[in-house]
Amino acid sequence: MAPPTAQPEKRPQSRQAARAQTESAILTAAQTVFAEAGFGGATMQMIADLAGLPKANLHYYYATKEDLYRHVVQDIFEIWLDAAASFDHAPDPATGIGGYIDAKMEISRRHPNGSKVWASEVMHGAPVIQDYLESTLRDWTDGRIAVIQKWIDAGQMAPISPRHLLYMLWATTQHYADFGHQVQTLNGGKPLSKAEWQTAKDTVKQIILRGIRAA
Amino acid sequence: MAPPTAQPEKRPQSRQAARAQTESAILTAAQTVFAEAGFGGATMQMIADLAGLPKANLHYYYATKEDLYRHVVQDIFEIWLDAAASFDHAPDPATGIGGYIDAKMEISRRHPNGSKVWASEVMHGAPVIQDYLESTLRDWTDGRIAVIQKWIDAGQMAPISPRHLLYMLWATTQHYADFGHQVQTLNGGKPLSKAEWQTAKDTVKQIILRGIRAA
DNA sequence: AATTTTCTTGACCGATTGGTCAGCTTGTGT
DNA sequence: ACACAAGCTGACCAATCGGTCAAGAAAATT
Repeated sequence: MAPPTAQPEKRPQSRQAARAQTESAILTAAQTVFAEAGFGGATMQMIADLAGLPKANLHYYYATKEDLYRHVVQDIFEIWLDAAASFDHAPDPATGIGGYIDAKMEISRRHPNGSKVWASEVMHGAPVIQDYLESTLRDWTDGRIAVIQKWIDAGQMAPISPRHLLYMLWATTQHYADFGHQVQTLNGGKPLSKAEWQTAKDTVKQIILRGIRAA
Repeated sequence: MAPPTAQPEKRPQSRQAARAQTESAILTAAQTVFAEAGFGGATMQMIADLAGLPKANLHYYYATKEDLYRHVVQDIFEIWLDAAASFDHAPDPATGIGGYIDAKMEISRRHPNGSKVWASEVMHGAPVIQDYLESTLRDWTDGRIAVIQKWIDAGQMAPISPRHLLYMLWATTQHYADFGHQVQTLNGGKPLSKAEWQTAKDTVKQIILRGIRAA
């Protein structure tokens, strides 16, 4: 599954800092393994090896595999929600939605494994974070729909369905993480270069912003 | 995992027809279980139960779990490629791409489990169908890029990146299958009605077709 | 009717998994 | 220095998994 990545950094340090560091190493390794193998395909041994720890040690910090998985998913969810900052307080659709696309594309580029774990979780019926979908995500979505609707009512953009516009934004931006392997294969097997990422961003923004602007 | 669905239809029939029927029942059950649990989370026993057959019988038709999985993925891949029919021989972008969106949205509606299995496979690095990505899918993609480029050169649409436009089309249409659970949750827990599906289709088509039309 | 082939199945097996635990080491407070 | 708590780990276990197999049932062929 790859060589261990954890650089123990054997310095004397406070117990609290060491704990936080170990937990973080476990979460990072778990995110990678869950993304590559799925929840069912991942094993605690794989995660332990990648984190450079004995398996029994994982169970000292996280009682069960499901407990560890839940923490990974929740971490992603928070990153995911934070991307909305540029969405609010925007004077117009081009700024707000354009900024949101930039933010979400950047997350796809920097946290592809997190995005994959989230996608996997939802695809399998969200057994772990169903309550988040029904509370936090629903509220978040309703709020953004209201913002978009306000723009529409003010004549700043075309009268399309705000809800399905949001779905399009999620789908297009997360595609570059979730289907990153496919994108890379169709890119000659090489990861997207910086310029190619920029082209992706620009294309997505151009099509969507032109697609929603007032007639 | 749900009650068995296989209706044996105990009629005297040719051996060949019975075999085809059994294989189809297994594939359908497998598609559902793989979509719901992932490859690692799925068990042959789950598939057998859903198909209404003893587990040992599955191994008579499909030697291994991986063999069965491969057949499921290949079936989806073919349906997936067939959706391109309306893409070719189209006189203009609106007809060709609009028709492609319709076809792919219809697949998401009718074969959500297939789409999920495909997504899962790609997300985990395409361990089984990597060769398809590198041959069939790459050729298919290059061909469609050429068509789009031709439209651009003829001034029939805006000069955007054909490749990333394709990614957008895949992402937006497959989102309604792969993230169907999330869409349903945000729809008050109820599946999209016929009218809501139509709104989804119309919104996707409107935004993209307006987004790519010649300035 | 006899025989061969295809299909079906319960019982079984080695391997792997998530999780446990007793005992050890290391750090902390007094 | 001492005692206690926190952190760590190899060895182990019950449960489950994919897959096998021998023996029988059902159909096709002769």
